Amino acid sequence: MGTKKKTTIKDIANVLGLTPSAVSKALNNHPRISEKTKVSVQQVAKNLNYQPNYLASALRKGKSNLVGVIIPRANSNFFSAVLESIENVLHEKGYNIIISQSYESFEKECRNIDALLFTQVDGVIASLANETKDFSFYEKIKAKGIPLVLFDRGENDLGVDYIGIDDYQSSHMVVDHLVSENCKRIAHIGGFSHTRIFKNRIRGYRDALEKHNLPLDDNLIFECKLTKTDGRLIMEELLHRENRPDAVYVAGDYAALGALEYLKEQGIKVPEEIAIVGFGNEPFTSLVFPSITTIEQHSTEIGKYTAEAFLRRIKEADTPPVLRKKILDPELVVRGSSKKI
Amino acid sequence: MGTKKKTTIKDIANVLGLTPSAVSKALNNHPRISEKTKVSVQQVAKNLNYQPNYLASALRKGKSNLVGVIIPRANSNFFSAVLESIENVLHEKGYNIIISQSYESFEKECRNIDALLFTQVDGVIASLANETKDFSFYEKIKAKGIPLVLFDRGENDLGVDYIGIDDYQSSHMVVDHLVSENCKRIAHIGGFSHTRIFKNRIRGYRDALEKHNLPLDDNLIFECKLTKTDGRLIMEELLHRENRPDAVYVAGDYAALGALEYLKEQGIKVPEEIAIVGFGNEPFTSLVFPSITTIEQHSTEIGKYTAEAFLRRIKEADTPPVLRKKILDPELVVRGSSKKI
DNA sequence: TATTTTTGTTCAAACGTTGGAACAAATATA
DNA sequence: TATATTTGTTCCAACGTTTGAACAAAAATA
Repeated sequence: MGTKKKTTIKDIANVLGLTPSAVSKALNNHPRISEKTKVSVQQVAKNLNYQPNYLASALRKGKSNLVGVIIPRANSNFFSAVLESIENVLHEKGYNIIISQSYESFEKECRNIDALLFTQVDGVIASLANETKDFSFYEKIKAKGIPLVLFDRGENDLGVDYIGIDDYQSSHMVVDHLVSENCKRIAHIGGFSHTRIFKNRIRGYRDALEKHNLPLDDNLIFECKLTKTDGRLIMEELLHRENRPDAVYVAGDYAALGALEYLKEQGIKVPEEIAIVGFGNEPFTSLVFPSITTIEQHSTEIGKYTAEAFLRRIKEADTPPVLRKKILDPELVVRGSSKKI
Repeated sequence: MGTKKKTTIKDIANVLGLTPSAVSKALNNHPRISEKTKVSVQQVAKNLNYQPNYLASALRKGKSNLVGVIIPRANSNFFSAVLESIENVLHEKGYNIIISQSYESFEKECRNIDALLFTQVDGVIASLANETKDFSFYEKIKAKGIPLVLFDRGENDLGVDYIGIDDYQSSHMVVDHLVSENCKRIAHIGGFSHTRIFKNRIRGYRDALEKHNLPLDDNLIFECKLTKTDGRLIMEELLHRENRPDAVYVAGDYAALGALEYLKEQGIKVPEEIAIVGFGNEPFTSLVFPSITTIEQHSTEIGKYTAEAFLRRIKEADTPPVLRKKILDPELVVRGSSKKI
């Protein structure tokens, strides 16, 4: 075997008595190259097992065909489904994807951005870490002049493309459903309101209660990180109140699970005594008993639209930017944890 | 703003009246460059917001500092944990990671390899798709002369580095435990035996039964894809037998969950009538009722060792290859689904 | 037949960085 | 003082590809 020497267009050129530039043009289907030459170049390329050097072409062309995707974590049904969908669209167009995870840490998010920019990605697609409150990283990306598209976590006023679901409406759907199940006193365990999506869920919850002429009690609203433990602890707190709720709308499935577990341990009947609704349609929501009513976020579509928004940005690189926001309709998946009737 | 022009080492050179090559050397801490020059170059680089162009340096140096990681899917606790661990080690050493998912499809796996090689990765780390039976892709990577390290799925005779857990021993631990809980008739729902890890689990199961002088009944061994549905269906099949098992060792947590669900639906008491043990320690195993006894695979350590094996391969690129295999000890996590006593 | 257009190719420079050779100046050794 | 060594820098070619300009030959038009 010996040392593997990669074949380059120069080698092909030598075999055929052409110049590298002719070979390059033949391979790129340049109109001024004859059919005959193109065919023979293809032939020789195959014979010599030619693999184009993307680094060289990327350097020359000033684009890497690499897209950076930053998500809080891949180990989540929602994000991995969005990812798969983004991949499908972008691979089709010849892009490769660098996934990086922020693990919900603002610091890691920043480091990831640096790494991606260093790698000369042609653009960034991101869903923000919970911790992220300021958008300074956005300036960096803007300074490079490459597109940025946000999804789910990251609705903003910065004029950045955004794809997500209608969180406000989600809350309405949940409350409407619970009211139709005869619930009168509905608590809300939400995420931190500095994040748009959670703010919208809280707002939707308030407005929906009002719509149904239910009294609004600020003591029934909680903000937390929505971990399983958070769900447990807040549920415990709620159970110690005099005036217990008869339903809890939890803005995340993991927290909903924690709440459910605690209720079961305490011998509270779900949904008869207290109904539970989660958010996100994580797979385990259908596995536990009772199965958890939740909101489906249409991850595949979000991924598809996100990738498409990105592609459009690339295409119109130097036309005046048009802001693209796409807000999808959520879907309520009714399961055992809320069916009183 | 206008068109963003990236600053290059040439710009820095101009400012200081130096040559680009001096700047490059200063930035790379070349011993022959004076401290004074280095300091001023750093200064100007900072002022001009210089970002090195990795493409150019990668092209010149013939290495991209990119590592391709191929996993069946990121949406799995095990793989995402391994991934995080690999990331931690490799980021430290200046590598970036391109994650690609095979979604258990052999075809996708091959396409991913092509994409990664095209992107000029410096090496590949992989865990194989269930479907993968032939190792032809391996030849491609070998032909490029870059290292390949496999983990979990991919034990082989090809002389490729491999990190995994001792599946044979895992089965022994499971059977030992079940026997100590007074189980006499233990069934096994396994993966396909063309995959090493599953073959080893089956072998371990057989040998362990023999060790305990329990009769071996081939009708109690099943091979499947280990989905939740597979678990249900096989459990159903088992329940219709005259001679029911009193324990089922399932080689995957999802299938174990399916089996458990079916048993609960049929009013069979777990673990009293039939005990269940899974494999993988997926988070939901501790969430369901009864919680599922399972095998912990030490994902963090697997990731760490895998990354380290990769780094060593890179370092010793042209010394005669030494095969590295690391087999970690599994850990049995005993939970409700198997505690009869 | 003279002129323009088209076709197929070569030429040369560029993308940004790197690293060995060359070289002058400063310093050390004989 | 003559020579050898060290230090700090410049020079230049290279990595593999792309692209516009240039050019000769062939084909089309006048």
